[in-house]
Amino acid sequence: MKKLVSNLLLGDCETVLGGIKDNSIDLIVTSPPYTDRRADTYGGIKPDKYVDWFTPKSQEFLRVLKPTGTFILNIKEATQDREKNLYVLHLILALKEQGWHWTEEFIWHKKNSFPGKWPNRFRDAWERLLQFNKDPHFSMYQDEVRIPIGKWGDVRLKNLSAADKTRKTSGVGSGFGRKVANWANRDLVYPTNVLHIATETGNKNHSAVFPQAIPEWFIKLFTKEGDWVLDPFAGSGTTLRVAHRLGRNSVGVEVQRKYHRISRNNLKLDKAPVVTDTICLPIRKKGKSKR
Amino acid sequence: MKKLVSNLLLGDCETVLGGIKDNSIDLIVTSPPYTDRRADTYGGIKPDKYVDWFTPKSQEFLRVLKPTGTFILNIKEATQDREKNLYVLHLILALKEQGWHWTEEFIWHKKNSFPGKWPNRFRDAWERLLQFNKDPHFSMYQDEVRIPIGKWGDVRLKNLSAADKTRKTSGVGSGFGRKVANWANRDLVYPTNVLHIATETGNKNHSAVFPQAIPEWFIKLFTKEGDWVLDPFAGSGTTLRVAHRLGRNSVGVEVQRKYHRISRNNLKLDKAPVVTDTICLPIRKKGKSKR
DNA sequence: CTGCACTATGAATCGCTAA
DNA sequence: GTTAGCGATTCATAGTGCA
Repeated sequence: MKKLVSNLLLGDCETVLGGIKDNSIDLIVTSPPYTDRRADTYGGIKPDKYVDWFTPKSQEFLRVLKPTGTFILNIKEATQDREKNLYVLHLILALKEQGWHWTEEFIWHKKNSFPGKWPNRFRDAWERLLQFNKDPHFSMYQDEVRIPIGKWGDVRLKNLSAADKTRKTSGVGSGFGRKVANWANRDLVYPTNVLHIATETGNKNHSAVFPQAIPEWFIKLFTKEGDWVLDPFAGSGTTLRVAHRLGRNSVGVEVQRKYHRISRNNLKLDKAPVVTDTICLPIRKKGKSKR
Repeated sequence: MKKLVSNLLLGDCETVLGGIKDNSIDLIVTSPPYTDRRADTYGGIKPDKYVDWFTPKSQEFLRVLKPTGTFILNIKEATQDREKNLYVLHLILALKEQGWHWTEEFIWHKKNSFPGKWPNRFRDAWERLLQFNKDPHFSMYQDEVRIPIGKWGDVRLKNLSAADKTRKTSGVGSGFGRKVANWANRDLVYPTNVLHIATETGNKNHSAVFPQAIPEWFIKLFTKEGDWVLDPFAGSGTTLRVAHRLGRNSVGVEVQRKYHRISRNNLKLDKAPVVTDTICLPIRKKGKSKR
């Protein structure tokens, strides 16, 4: 097995990614700073400036991503003056304009979102996981994320009725037919586009934690071992750590020195090679260990 | 208790609603035809025409809705050429332009989503439930939709959707209230903005049914007894039936004679007063029983 | 009336083929 | 070149019938 590389770069991804060759990344998975909310830790981009702030960066993402690659963007609009901001909608339209294909919107349902309410709304228990591609024909390894079948399956596969053994055609004219026998004796099935993942609580290192399960799911789904994963807003390095654990090479970019240092320390604990303050082409087979 | 009214009008809501006074409706909850789909039963509006088709209608919704009222729109963009259509995003922007406030987006997680797997995507298991308001200070009765603490993710939808589906032997309408009474001694908590509700299978009357649990949840949340509920795309009349069962007045508009007739028959079974082919001001205290 | 077994079907999507 | 039609694929839930 080839040696894995975890590159961690300090700086703004808009400029730092300039050192990476075209078409070299298999998956970009990231959770950028949203507007205002975390003004204390990040700059806090104003909603009406968000698209202008983001698109030069996504232009670089488009350049470094392989044609078969995927870009996953975790984002949710903030509420301001009791109303939802529109910048995420404008961002999707701008990315489409930039040449991205909007192929899917996964929902991250935050399972352990605890009950609570405000005068005019309930607890927010979901976020968007937007999928963009350079080309509608991208790589996808669906078998890697299969889940156990529902309990109903136990009964079904024992007693297959006559109707289950023959293919039947739907009456609504959709051309849909079914043959239950096809999935008898199956214990794993394909998931849906709703991800039920709990938030990880108690992380004090970074203000907006991405639970490990999110990058893990997408890394398994869209890359194979040895592929390259990029997180241009690396934060405390969750994506890089998961990538390394799953046998993928990775590049992280973080603009804040504090989080960059935390990520570097975490990666050292994981015994992942770290290249900091150095632009390292991900297509190179080995990363330098310079600090 | 005052006599309840269920008005069912035949025609295009864009014109039919002209007979309703300004600021007279407390809640609009509806699921309009999406683009292209169901072209055999509905017209099938082309994606690039959708906003132009919808906004004259929503202009009327804006007029008839009370300042404290709410508009809930169930919609989802289709996939075309391996990519998501943008018309829902354009529609949200157009409604904002029209003067609506976009206050929330609930997610309807369809527990039993349509089966299937494709080379580039999984099953689609969610739809949007967009909330719009005339004024950010709207009426909301949050206590009415509280759920028992604990396994709320599963139990809630079970009980909500079971409301009218207990065997015919049980009295219609008593199901949910009785269950709430049973929970009285337990701790009730507020739900989140993710609704876990199964689609209702086996409905042969309409190709795209709204499960009863959806209008039920919003009617309880945004109206009180005696208030007025409007469904401008009434379909087989699910919203009206639920409104009547919960003690709310309602107005439904349906453009297709076939579904209009089905709704009327259903409402007669419920012993709800029905006014068809007649414009009836919802602020009137009684509806005529003319056919 | 309850419980269990079995049946029916749902706002789906992709890719190929025929026209 | 463009579009319309059709086959293939697939999971979970509610309703019905019967013991």
